[in-house]
Amino acid sequence: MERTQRYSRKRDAILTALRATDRHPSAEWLYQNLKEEHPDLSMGTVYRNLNRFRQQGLIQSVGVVGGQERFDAVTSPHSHFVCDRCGEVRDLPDIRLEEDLDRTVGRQYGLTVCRHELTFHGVCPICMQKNSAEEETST
Amino acid sequence: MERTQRYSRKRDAILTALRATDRHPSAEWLYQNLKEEHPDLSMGTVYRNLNRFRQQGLIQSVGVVGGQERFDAVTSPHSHFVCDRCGEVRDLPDIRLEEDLDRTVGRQYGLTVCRHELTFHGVCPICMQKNSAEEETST
DNA sequence: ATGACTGCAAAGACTTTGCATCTTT
DNA sequence: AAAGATGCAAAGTCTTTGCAGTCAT
Repeated sequence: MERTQRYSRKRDAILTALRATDRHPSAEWLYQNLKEEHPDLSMGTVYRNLNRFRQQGLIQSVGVVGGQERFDAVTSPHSHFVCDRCGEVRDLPDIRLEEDLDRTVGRQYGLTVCRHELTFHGVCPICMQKNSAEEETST
Repeated sequence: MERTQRYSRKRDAILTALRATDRHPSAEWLYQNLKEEHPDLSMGTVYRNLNRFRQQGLIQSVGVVGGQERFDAVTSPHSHFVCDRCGEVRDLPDIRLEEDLDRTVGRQYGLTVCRHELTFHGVCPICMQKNSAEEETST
């Protein structure tokens, strides 16, 4: 028999929070942000539910940034930009590669390709500005 | 005054090992493989040198697979395939995107883009075979 | 009432780091 | 001899997990 899932206020809040932001949160960020409304929330619950959502295909991992795994409630294919200074992750919805690149690559190399991740790295405008501000100071 | 770097047998061995393989090793893998020839090697040294190589631009991180960071001594742009079953990482040297995609994306979104990572995910042939073997068994 | 879900805290896994010792120059 | 590099072990960070209590059905 399948283990049935019950409603849970915390789980609901976690998923809602994930869907309401485009920050690609870490477990820690979700915990801190939900703590206010759910003072007795625990990290264990956040992690347990994140893993559940992932298994259910409700969320995707965007990878590990600065040691913390980051999650995305948008599971349709799109690219990301990661600021290597502050760790911000943002969507680049319009950068998509050929529709059947996965299939092509799979055939070309004899692999079973399910998906791909395209991630750009660099410095976001905010960190860029901080940069020039510091230069001015040090002059 | 700049801190000068001295020669070190262990460091040399670590970098050589990284360059001699296409497995995109983790710290643990390097440690285990160098242990034979350098019995007194320690994980601290492996990690310290990996971080140094990265800062010097001698190696790149390929990301975290199964909780462990994986490294690549080939720093010229190329794509990767990750087997989500066994964690194998292999190079896909011929999959390259447009030369100035980074610049284009940077301009389009007002970001300073340094590089991008294109990583395919799926199942490698070996794990695929194990899969069908299990199916036969369970029949 | 049953069994799923959670909080708490302990444990796990990976990585970093302080300090005494050993190496390189 | 001076200063960098290492081994060892402790500490740090992020994540998972066991268990007893709580909550949804």
